Amino acid sequence: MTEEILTPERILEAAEGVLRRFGPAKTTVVDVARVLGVSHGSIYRHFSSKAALHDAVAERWLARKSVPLAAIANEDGPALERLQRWLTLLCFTSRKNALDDPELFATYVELAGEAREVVKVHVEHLVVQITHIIIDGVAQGAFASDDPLASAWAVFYATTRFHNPAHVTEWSDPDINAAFDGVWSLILVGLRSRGISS
Amino acid sequence: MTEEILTPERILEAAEGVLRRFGPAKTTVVDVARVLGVSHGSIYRHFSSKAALHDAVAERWLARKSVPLAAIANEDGPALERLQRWLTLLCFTSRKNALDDPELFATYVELAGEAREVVKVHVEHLVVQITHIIIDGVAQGAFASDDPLASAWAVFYATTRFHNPAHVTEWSDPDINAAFDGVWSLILVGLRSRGISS
DNA sequence: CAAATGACAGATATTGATTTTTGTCATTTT
DNA sequence: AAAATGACAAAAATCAATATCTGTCATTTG
Repeated sequence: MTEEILTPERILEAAEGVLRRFGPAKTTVVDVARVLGVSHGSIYRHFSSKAALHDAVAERWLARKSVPLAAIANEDGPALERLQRWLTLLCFTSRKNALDDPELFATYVELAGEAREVVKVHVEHLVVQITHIIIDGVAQGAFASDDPLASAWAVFYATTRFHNPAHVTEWSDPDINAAFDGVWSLILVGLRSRGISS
Repeated sequence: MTEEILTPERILEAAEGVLRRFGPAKTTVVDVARVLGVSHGSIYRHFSSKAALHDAVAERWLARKSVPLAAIANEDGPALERLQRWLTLLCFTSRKNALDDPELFATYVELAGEAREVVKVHVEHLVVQITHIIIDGVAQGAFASDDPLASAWAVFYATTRFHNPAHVTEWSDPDINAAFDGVWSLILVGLRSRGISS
């Protein structure tokens, strides 16, 4: 049973469990090895460093977060409604995770903070998803944009306060939903019409 | 000469100097007292705690930052151009301060981080300034908004990434200006037309 | 011989003893 | 008597000794 061969996948599973229990500060490579019943040296056969292991855990987490968003991006309904649903899901799930289990959220945020490159790629994936929706919207005549990728970045940045964990302390504000709606309505109108230079 | 009476103003001046030199972590009340040539007990006659002193320094700093913005808000030219100038100034000066003297900027950000209530009031002042510009814009027929205060908050939040010090690490991105322009153009169009519900 | 081990050196973290700082207040100064 | 002082207790920071952890690699295991 426990005699399965040691794979990166099994190590990641164990590492994630230990990290969730103890947090990144208190988790050692030896702890992870102990859970797996191997020596810590064996882990270095699969991950070049503790940081690389943490990066891989962060990557798994971000990839999981991305799945339901990608589903919306790949639908083919009306783009405007999909964009609203996509942004709402992104912001709402971030907030829900943060408020439901603050310690676990802090753990993942800490891992992500160390894994800058992984986060950068994740963000780029998210923006590509927005870009797809905007392209669909332009095709449908719902949006006007001569540069969907630039528009996607603008939408992502404009909603930063609502999905970036740096703003987690603001998410318990009872007016947060009204604040999001205000920004969403700005985006909505901004995307519908072609931008006019000032 | 140095025999002037001890006022809150003189204490703040000295405290700011010491804080700028050594940073909040290394600055003690005794240090500030030494600069003024008084005992540290005297400082507690004017400020109830070290935190209160730090708060007051942060307040001074924020008030100074606010002056040129208030000037734009109180002009009476075309609102759209003023809003653009106001937002650009806010974001540009934040970034300039951060990049020109990162340590000093970090000091002020640290002070502000401890002085949450002071920052809250400052932000409310800024949003009132935006509200004034939007009200002017509505009167001029340049903007459509049935709730200028809510619109002001939306504009402030949509530009968070460009003025909130939590994002200081992103400000050295060479594409930051293009990113800001993208968000500005979303805001611009969003404010011109009355929002249409999704 | 591929996979795993565990002893090891250098780096990092923990601990608890010591020093410094904060904030108070009875006393002194002007 | 209003302002300032400085001795003091409690809280917080520092520091150095100690322990733990990371990452390597020569050796062992299956």
